[in-house]
Amino acid sequence: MSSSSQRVLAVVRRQILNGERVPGEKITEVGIAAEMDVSRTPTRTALATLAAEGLIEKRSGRGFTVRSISSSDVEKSIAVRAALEALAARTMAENGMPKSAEDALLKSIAFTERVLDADEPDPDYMDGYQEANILFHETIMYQCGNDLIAHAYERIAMLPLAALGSLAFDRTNPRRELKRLTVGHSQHIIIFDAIKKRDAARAEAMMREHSHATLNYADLFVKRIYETSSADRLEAAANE
Amino acid sequence: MSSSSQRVLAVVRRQILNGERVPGEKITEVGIAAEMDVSRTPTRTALATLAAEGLIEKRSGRGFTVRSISSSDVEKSIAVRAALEALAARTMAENGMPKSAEDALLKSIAFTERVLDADEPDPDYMDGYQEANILFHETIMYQCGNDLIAHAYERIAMLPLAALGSLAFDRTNPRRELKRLTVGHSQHIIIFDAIKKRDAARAEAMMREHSHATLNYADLFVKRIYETSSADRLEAAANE
DNA sequence: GATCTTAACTTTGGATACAAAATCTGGTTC
DNA sequence: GAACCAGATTTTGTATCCAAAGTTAAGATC
Repeated sequence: MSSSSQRVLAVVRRQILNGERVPGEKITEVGIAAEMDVSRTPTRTALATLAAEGLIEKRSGRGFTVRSISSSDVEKSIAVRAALEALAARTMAENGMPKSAEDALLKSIAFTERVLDADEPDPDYMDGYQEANILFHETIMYQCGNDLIAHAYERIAMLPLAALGSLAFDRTNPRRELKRLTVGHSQHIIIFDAIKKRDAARAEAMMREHSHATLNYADLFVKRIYETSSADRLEAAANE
Repeated sequence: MSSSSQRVLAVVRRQILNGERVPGEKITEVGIAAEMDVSRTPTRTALATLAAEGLIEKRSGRGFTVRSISSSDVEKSIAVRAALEALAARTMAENGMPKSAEDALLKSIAFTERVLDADEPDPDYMDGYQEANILFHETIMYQCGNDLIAHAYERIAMLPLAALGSLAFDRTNPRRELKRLTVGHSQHIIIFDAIKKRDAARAEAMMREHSHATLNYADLFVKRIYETSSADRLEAAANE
């Protein structure tokens, strides 16, 4: 879309998700506009989008405040994502798998297999694994034949861990993580197989289970967001 | 929110859903602003919202066009709604039913019962039935304990028949319709019972089935929207 | 007559100005 | 000390202006 408003949107969203803007922090059109050195017009559209995404909350007459993202919020977003992804898997199984989707899914599976077949988990491959994982989930969500599923999903997509194929690695225990990825990979294969065979019920059930697996890592993820001393920053913001 | 932009949003949305604005019709900021006698600023925000809702499509540099709503779109929206409502029912069953929700649900059930117990279906009661139906579905969606479900749902809520508790009556066959409403009512009672007893699986399955029941009426609903000679209006619009 | 170029027009994004509504702050009164 | 009132300030919504980008159409050239 536009350059300025897109830039404001991207920057402020990143700041919120990185914890640079603390939950409860006040956000106003004029404030952001001055900070980013743009006028209120693009700022307004950006803030409206952020409010629609649920990252900030409108408080009539008192600007916006950064919404706090609790571990429970993350769990909720995963529940919604799981429901929509399960529906997408079922829908694709019912409609049949398009050729382009089959190519993408096979590519994702093949790549992941290579990563996991290595004797030692190579940290360099992790990014690739993540990419392949995202490809798998996005392919099903966006090519299932019902674009409204993705449309609804996009409303919550920017919340932490709600993003398709997002993974939180526990780097303190790589061997266990490798095991976990292997299980996830096997689920991908099952899902692919079920869709290919038009087994809608199996595809749906497996995808639901697979999406829910992320749940155990909600705490880990929230910790990462707020790991830096957000309490200090909140205090500083309050004293301004 | 604001007066002007809200008015523009409401009016144009109604026009599109009523078929007064034909699919494919061109919509521009200046055009709507002049028509509604407001400036481009509130018009811009209203059109942005409509685009987010999916009722109009942005075509860069050439304004927006009214999106056509096919019978298949309606079916898709119902599938998404069913998935989200099923999740909401399950969530409420898991979390337990809040007192305010119980009151609302019982009120809806009691009212519907009165309508259906009449010997002859009274057309005047239909509005009341509709209201009670909406109350039932909205209560579960908005009080289930996961606000993100409603958040995702709102992205598709304005599509025809996707609205919670929307019903399309076939007035040519009132006796059959009465039978249908009776079945729907029995499902409400089962859903209430399942949630009350914390039977999440049953609540989810029943709600899924219940939401899908609307599917058979998708054709009927699309016909109603485009029943007037929309082809003529499209031609007229093209010739302008 | 076809194609390329250019000029006018449309459309949108952004900046600024103004007014209204709401909130905050300070002082005054009881 | 608490409550209320009024002015100052913040915040937001709308209008208008300007510029950039893209689209359309007409005319020139081959």
